[in-house]
Amino acid sequence: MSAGALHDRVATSLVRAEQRYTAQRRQLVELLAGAGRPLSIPEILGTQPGLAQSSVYRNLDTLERAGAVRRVQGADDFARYELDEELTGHHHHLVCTVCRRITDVELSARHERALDRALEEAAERSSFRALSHRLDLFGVCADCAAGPAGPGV
Amino acid sequence: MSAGALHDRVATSLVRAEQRYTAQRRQLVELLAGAGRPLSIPEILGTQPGLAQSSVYRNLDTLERAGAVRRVQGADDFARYELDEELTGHHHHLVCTVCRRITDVELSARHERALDRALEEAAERSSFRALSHRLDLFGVCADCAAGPAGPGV
DNA sequence: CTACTTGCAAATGCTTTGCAGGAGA
DNA sequence: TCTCCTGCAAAGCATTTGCAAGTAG
Repeated sequence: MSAGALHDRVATSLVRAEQRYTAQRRQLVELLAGAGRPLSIPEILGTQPGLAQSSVYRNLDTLERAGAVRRVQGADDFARYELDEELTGHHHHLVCTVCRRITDVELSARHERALDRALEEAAERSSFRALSHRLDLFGVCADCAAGPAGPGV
Repeated sequence: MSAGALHDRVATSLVRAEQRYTAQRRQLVELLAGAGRPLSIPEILGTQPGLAQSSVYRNLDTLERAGAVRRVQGADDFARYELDEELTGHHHHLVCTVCRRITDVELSARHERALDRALEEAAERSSFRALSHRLDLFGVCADCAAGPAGPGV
């Protein structure tokens, strides 16, 4: 998706939620779009000096309520944020238990269909109305397997 | 698994970790075994009056390090604990976004195999050494769909 | 006996909130 | 101009930790 189209769609979401698309919110959306993986608040503050921590929390929360951003839980105490799947496409996560980094990964269409069928079966058996799913792989990423660099943020 | 066999296996895990199997730890293990779903600390403290909160946190942590208990993250801020899959069998979770309750669910062997193949493909493509996975369904449980009861703990 | 456990209370650290000034429409 | 947004500082809250007394082995 082009940057223009991305901003248009986020802007629409915000308007629906009666919120403004301010410079800082644009900045956050572009950062998340460029990262291609979920970012933690410390990571965001580290690359964008000058942002107030509370404003980042508040704006990510606003963007989440508007449906443009999603909050994901990794292997540590930090929340991470990524663009909503409607903007990035459906994907899953590789969570490195060494450096705590989360990487996006997509399944082939065939495997994703198989997964959906499995989930339908499970939900139906429990009379559960499923709205979304989360599939994470925990392990060691290529970087950490190659050389011990220690955990980052 | 019988209660005796369960305690034997937990005891072995604790011995390996050079920890003792005290009365409170037995109590926690039996509670988790009887619940059949992950429990939060508030839930545990609610049903077991007299336990010190800090001791519950510490003992669940000890049991987790020993490999007898697993900590899982739901849809709210509370951590939940369940017996390790080695004791309960591999399973996944239905997370109700209304009452926050987590329910265990198993996939059929066929679907579980399909899932494993999909994960292998994804891990290999990213040179990721996968150690475990987490598959959660988010939605509304049967109880909450039937009648609005409001979120519990 | 010696080391691990427990309970209480205080501390920790991510996240949220109150408030006063600034900016979008 | 009116409402929303921002930054700073202070507060919230689940979780962790220090310490002294209790207990397993």
